[in-house]
Amino acid sequence: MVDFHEIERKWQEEWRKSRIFEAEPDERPKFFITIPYPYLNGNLHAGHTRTLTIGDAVARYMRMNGYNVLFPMGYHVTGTPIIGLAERIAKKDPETIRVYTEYHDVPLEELLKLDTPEKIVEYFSREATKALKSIGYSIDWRRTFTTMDEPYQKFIEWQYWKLKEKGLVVKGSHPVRYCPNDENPVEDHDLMKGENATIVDFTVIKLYSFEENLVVFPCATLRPETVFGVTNLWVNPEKDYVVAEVNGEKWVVSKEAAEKLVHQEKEVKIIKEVKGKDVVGNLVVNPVLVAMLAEELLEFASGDLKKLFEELCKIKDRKERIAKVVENIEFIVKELILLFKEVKNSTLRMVVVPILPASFVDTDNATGVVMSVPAHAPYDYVALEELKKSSEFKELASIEPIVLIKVEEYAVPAKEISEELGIKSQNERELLDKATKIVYRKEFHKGVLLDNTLYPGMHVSKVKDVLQRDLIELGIGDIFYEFSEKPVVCRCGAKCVVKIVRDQWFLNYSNPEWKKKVFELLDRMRIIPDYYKEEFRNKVEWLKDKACARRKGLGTRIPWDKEWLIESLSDSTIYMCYYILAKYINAGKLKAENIKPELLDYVFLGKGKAEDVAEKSNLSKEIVEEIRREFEYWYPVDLRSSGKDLVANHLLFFLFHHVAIFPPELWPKAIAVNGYVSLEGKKMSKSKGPLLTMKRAVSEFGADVTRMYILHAAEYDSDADWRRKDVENLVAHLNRFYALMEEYYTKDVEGCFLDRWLISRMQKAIKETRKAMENLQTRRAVNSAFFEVMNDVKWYLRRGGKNPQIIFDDWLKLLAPFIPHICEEIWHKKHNSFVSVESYPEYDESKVDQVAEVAEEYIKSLMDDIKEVLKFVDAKVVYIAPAEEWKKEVAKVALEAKNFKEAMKELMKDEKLRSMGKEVSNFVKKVLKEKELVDLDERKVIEENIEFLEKELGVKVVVDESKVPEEKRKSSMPGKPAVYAE
RNA sequence: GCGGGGGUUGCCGAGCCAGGAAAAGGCGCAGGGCUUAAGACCCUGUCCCGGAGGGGUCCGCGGGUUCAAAUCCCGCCCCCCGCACCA
Repeated sequence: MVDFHEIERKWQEEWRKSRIFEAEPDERPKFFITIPYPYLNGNLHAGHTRTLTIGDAVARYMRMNGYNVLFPMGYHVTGTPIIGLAERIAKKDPETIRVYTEYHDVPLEELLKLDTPEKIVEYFSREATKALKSIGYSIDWRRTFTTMDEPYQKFIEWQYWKLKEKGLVVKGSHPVRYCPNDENPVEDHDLMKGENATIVDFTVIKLYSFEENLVVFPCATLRPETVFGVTNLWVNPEKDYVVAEVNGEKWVVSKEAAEKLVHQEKEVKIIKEVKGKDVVGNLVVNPVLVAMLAEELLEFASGDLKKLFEELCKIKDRKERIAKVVENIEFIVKELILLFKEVKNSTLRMVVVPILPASFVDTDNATGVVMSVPAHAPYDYVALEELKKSSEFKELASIEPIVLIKVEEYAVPAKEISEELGIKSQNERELLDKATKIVYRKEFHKGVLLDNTLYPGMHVSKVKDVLQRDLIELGIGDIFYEFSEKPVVCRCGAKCVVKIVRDQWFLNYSNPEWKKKVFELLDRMRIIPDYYKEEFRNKVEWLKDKACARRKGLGTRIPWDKEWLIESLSDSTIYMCYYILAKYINAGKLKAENIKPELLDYVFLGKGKAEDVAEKSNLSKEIVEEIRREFEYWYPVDLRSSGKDLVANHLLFFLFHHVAIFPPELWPKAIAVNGYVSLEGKKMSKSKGPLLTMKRAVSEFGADVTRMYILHAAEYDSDADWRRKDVENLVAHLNRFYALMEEYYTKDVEGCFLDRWLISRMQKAIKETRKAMENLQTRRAVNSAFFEVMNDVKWYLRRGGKNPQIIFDDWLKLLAPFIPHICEEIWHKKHNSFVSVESYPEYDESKVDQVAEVAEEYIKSLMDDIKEVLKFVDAKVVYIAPAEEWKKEVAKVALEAKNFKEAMKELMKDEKLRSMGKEVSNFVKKVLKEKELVDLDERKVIEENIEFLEKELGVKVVVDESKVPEEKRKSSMPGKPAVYAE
């Protein structure tokens, strides 16, 4: 057993001393690779290890291919989790202590000291650096930083001023999860219950009643289009409601809703408390339908009301007509209700509807007042049917459903589906939910709005946003934010609510101009694997404005509004260019006070004159110019390699901000995405465990083992599984590799006929490995560079080869990006240079010896054939007869064709051959793959290897046509001699 | 629901875009070798049948195209991931 740890430490130290990974601009082509900096609320783990190791392998590969490679690393610390962690450690939260001692491997006494964010950052950045060094990444350590560094904050400020100037940071408000008890927004980890709850926006539609003055019944719905089919309202008769003044209007809502509204930018003054049943029986007017049905209503109106309706009828635009109704709402409501009491005809019944009791109404959901649309909502239909049977509400409930959506299969969907499922009562919740789902699905995807709506012909899937906006514009709509799941409970035990945060700063990602540029960038950049390009396009499409300001957390303040901190994903978008500054900052050549906007304008955007900038920032002209030159040399980013979890957020912002700040020639060139790492099949979790830290993996198995395992465990976005057993297996593999190298590497070459074969095989491995690396397929690369070559070497030795070392130099170089320490150690047994900066092996066609390869294949397949025969015959001698000459001639003819397809096409014209398509294809494929086969002197090859065959097979082997019976000889083919055993 | 990715022989997992070998590789299992022995290592086998290198069946399900389908086309079923302001 070799002590890999010692080797690893040794070469890490040598690399450091020789500074081979410190990147300075020079005349070589450059390659700038970046990995998203890790967030330091814990130790680096196997997930980081995967992304970083892929990055390092690529960095090393490109370096060996003659590129000047810059591979830097920083640390992300802004945001709230570190603060939360510090608080929990200070409180000695037992779960936190368990996870951090057990999984993050922080010694208890150390952990307890980490009671402030600063100490946490200090500790974990030190640990991270140790871990990254111990695994041997080729990072330029002079460029590291954390996002709380003062110069970094200057850089972020500059960036936000730029965005502001371009109008890309705008003000707005948005809903957040909020704890009324703590008076604070609630983070995920501060939740006791309801982690999966999302915030949904109910459309509130106002229907109006009248007593003394106007009373608003704000109905909450997720389907605003159903306002055209309202037949009544529902309230829960047993629950508490309030009459309250809400932003100057008199509203009736549930007691819970009144409390929630306070957080949603509403001024709420409670006038009185009532029970649901107190408002049952009230009549309300649906202003939307009043407008829609103005012509018919005109017939029944008289006096001023008639005049008003005459005016309404003149307005052809339905939306304008609604506006007119709203303008006169109080008068209309009052009059229509009076009219309704006298004339109960079907038209009036549609615009003046009763409030009815329903037990299914949840007063803790939105306003607690809902519209009833029996044609399209099974709950409504069933509840109404029930009421029709009760004596008390028979009269009021005798209502016909109003259909407003056309779907293929149903006339009155809610009715038909409820009947199909045999639902009798509104208490059959499970069935009703099922029915609702069916109706919703059908209508949402295939439903089209009918003529009795504002948008006839529009698809239901499109209408929600449009209508919500219209209703709000008209003053009869509103939004009520509610959780999708309940309850949502804060750690403090209080129920969370949705709160609207006002005057928040937003990144205006919905800006079409901005998006257009991102699409341009996507078109020209490489995304690996390629199907993620489509994914990215969809996400760009979907991205809306993002709140980029916070009240709480670590970070940089918004420079023009210091109340706010810049949100932590929003300060991590173009920081790759900061690595250029970081080198000067760490060297003491650049200080926070030097970093003026003018300097950054000059360095990053080429604006201004060096002299002016130098004076302004109190630096020498030379250094200003040097930084600018260095930036120009390294930028743009050539590859950003990342875990797939960052696709829908960070990587997207990375693209958006680059196109916003930089000219097209500085836009990133490529993004690569990789999958997660699980632990013995279990998902890892930073905050709950299980977790394997990078440090532990390396100290237990070694850097090279860890690297190679993780590179080989999975490809692209598929997930890798860390299995101890497999890792231990790999340790054994690498030990064997090392032993093999030690045995042969420095030995003299004796010369052996098989050498050409081994060298030829090596060329294939080089070609394969290079191809895999160009596509960032590390699994494939490791497979061909290590396992396949290893198998060839084994075969070579088994065949009696004496000089495997003839390929060892190439082999070491081939493997250096993956297992650099072991390669370096062995390499130095013969060389004084670093293999890490040697040239990567080139595929050399002239070294490919197809004849030698075909001959080996021939021997292998002959062995298989003989073994197959020996399975059935207990023989002492095997006679072999190569195919007759004329058969070779036929094969040659087949070979005239350019390729397999051509050959097959030609041959398949023959009726007879067609019936044997499979056999023919097999043969042609074989011959084409190994063209040399037809020219192979089979007799000679066998005779040269007779000793080997006899040893392997344990029988005597003789090439003698005369001993092979005629019927056996018939079946021989070039490459497949007849065999006879006796 | 929308969007993206999948379903391969005991398991993991290549192959699919560019149709052509029961289908790479690994794990597991079985036999043999090496060993005092175990482990490691090296061979061999691992869908079914077969006393001659052969035959049969096979890649989620059902159709189709073709001399030939895991691969192409159509329909269906199932699984994973994202849907946000959180890193």
